[in-house]
Amino acid sequence: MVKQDTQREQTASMEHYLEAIAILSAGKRAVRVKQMSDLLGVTMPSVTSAAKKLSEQELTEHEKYRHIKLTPEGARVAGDIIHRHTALTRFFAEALGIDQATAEEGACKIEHVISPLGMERLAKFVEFMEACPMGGANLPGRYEYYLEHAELPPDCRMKGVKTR
Amino acid sequence: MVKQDTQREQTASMEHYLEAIAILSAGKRAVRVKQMSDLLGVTMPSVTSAAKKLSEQELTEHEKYRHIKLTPEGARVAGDIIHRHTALTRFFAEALGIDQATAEEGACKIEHVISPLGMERLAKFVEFMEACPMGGANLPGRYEYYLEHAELPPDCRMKGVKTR
DNA sequence: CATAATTATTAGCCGTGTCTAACAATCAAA
DNA sequence: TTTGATTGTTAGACACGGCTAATAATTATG
Repeated sequence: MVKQDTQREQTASMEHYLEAIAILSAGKRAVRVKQMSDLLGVTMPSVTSAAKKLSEQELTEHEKYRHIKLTPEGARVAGDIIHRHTALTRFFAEALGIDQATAEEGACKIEHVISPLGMERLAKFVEFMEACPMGGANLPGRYEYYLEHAELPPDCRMKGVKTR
Repeated sequence: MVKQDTQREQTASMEHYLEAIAILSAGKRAVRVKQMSDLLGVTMPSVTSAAKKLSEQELTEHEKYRHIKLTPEGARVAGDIIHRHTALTRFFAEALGIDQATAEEGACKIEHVISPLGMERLAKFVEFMEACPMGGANLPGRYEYYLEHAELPPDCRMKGVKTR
């Protein structure tokens, strides 16, 4: 059973298109070129050409003048991208205290360049922050205090809490 | 006093070149095209052409067949990039527990796409983590425990530490 | 159902950033 | 100081990903 190197690495651009298809096809079955061009802020020809490339890689199917849809493989890849997007957005919003919209924006840029390891660790970090009742649930709160007052919050100055 | 929009936004590529010049000229005065092509893993013509573009923007000076150097403005821009690089590397290494080399690699990708706000917050976050004796100095430790054991460390299960 | 409005495609251009091949300058060493 | 090795530049090709203009298919409507 030869495991061939499928060599399916995408450019940031192609990932972006793939993601858009996944997002727009949530619910509906049909993704129109127009919808994509509107969402992504590019022209329709750009979408057409991206769809062509993705279809050559069998990540999408696109009948001419008709709608675009993901193949199972395409859905898998897109799912992965969206997963990155979500985790990054959470990190920016929940850990760094950046507003949702700006957090999304940031995630959009970084989701295409971050390494698998970086991604995994970042996700785990957010998880940890939220799960740990001490460093966790309150860390964002304390961090916000720090952001606002430019000094450590009172409870951080508390002594005697040994942690190892 | 009219503040004109200097419109000096660089592409990831150009930032990368700029950064390399700054790094290589630390100490020495001369940066050779060869050094840059070696460091960046591109061919010499690529460096020449980048240098030309940067010189047109007055970020570098490049006498033909001679060395390349930063203008004061170029040094400023490069400094900013390096600053981003450093902060990101610290975040990956110190907060996420990624080894130095891999952390650098990750930083290299992200430093060119992260927003000023994201950058600022991230830097503050690292600062905070290190400064706060509770959530701080020990958070990385607890996080590492979490990474290794896939569950919260003992001291995170401690109750009664109110933080607000 | 004919035609207007909308949506999609094709063709072709452009800027960026890379490369190779060929040539030119500089440097080092005999 | 001449010449070979090294370094640097120029010219030209190419992939990518965007755009506009022209054309074609689809859809909506009167």
